[in-house]
Amino acid sequence: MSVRVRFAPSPTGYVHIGSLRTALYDFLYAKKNKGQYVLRIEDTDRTRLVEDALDNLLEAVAWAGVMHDEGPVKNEAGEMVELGEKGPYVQSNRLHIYKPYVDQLIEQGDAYYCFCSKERLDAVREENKAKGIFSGYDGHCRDLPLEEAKKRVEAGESHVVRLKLPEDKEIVIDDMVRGRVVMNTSDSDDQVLLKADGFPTYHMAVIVDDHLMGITHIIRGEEWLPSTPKHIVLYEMLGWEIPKYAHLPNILNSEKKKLSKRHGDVSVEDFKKKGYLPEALVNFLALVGWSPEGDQEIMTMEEMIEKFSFDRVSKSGGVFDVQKLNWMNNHYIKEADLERLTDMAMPYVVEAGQVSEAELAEKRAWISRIVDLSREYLEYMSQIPKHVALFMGDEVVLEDDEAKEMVEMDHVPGMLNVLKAQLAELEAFDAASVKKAFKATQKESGVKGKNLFMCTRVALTGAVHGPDLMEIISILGPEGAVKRVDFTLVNLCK
RNA sequence: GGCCCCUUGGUCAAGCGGUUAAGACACCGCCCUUUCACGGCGGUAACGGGGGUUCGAUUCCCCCAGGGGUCACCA
Repeated sequence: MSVRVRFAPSPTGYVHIGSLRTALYDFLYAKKNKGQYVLRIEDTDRTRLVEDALDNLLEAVAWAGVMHDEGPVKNEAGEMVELGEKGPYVQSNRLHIYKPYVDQLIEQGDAYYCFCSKERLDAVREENKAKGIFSGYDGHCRDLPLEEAKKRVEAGESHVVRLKLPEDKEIVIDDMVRGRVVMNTSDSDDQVLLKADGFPTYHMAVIVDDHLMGITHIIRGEEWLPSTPKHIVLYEMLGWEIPKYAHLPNILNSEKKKLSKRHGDVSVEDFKKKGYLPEALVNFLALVGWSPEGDQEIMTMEEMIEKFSFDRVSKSGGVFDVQKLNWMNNHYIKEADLERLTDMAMPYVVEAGQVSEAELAEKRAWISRIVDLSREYLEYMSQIPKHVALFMGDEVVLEDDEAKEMVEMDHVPGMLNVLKAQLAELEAFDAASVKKAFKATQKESGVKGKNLFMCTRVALTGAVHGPDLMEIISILGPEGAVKRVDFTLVNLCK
């Protein structure tokens, strides 16, 4: 039977980095096994509906290159349509599907109506908590005669439907990453399957949908492990085949806690906005929790598909190390197509006010040169304005004391004047030509090495660090370079 | 607190009874570069603790400790 996996997020308005990794593993596993990867939207919680969340989610996964074979997509006209034969893929459009199964469970005696009020439930929970015992539902309505319960339902009394969990039954989960995990039903309570508003809970909906959609492998975060026994019990009650499970370790922050919105960037959108390349983010994410055989770390999606297996997914949580992400993103930036990088850079320089909307076309080539020159240093594209700033204006601001010392050395004014003259004689102003001017300056002034290059660097940029000097001068151009030299001569030299 | 999961350098991680315990990021040196980087080379740094099993445990078993997850009419 062919492998069918699903990624089933609830539309919260942003895509957590951990969700992306789950989606990625789904995708890799499906592709590796020539199966299908389906996207299903779990939006049964009406109180948490978020505007545009689905659009946003689709955009994020498309950006990351983790595309589903079935599920909602946008067509060319921008309308929401669905791929695949097993839809609808949005749970709120499947409401009519769940009810018959809930009824079946009730008739079988595997589920029951519950009329307990929220207040009673809270009170019971409080009381149990105080006693320090398991704080689940106390089974108050569990043994109401079905006929009586039905009458109350017909009379319009508010109710939910609960799973009648078998008592003290051992449930064995054969997990693809954790191996054999044994739990007992007595550690869970009678889960609500159908809410008072008629919507199914997650637990009911997943079971029905996964079965109806022919899902063979359930890949999800480890936070689901404790509720898996309930799911297995439901499969058994309904007489359905139990899928294989893979519970993934969490992605942690530097405090080893589950990565959360409160601690910096956690959503795919955050990283996209900062100017990370999707292939870098995905490559990095794949490696938090999984490692391929051998020590290759930089991989294309195709290579990851080729190498992926759950045998090599780790059981323990992994810290999300931004430093390593940055290193990897820089690696991809160095290899990326310059036009693509320039496209990415433009919005940031516009936002920084370095280029106006009107000069977009005119300044593009200039920005492109700066991007190319700076890519060795760029960790992510939103850092580009910092590098563009180096080329803005005719004044020089000293970065630190080290720079001050450099530019105040006695030989600097003389040397700078010679360089100015040499630059003026140049016919071309590319980096190689500029280098010639330096050679000539060295000969004429007798200044060389650090005293020549570093001092000039500071005189032109105010900093002791930065990209290749020849290129800087070339991009500055004859006029720009001379203006800065003059400024330094007048204002900064001794 | 109950239940479950996890535990190799600062971080990601290889390892699946016998290894000088890989590799990567970060950090520190050196080399290259008449500047700055890139790059190359090298270095510091780890099996949570205690019992077993075994000729031999990082690897297998048990206990402890620590960390995490979960206990909703949220997913």
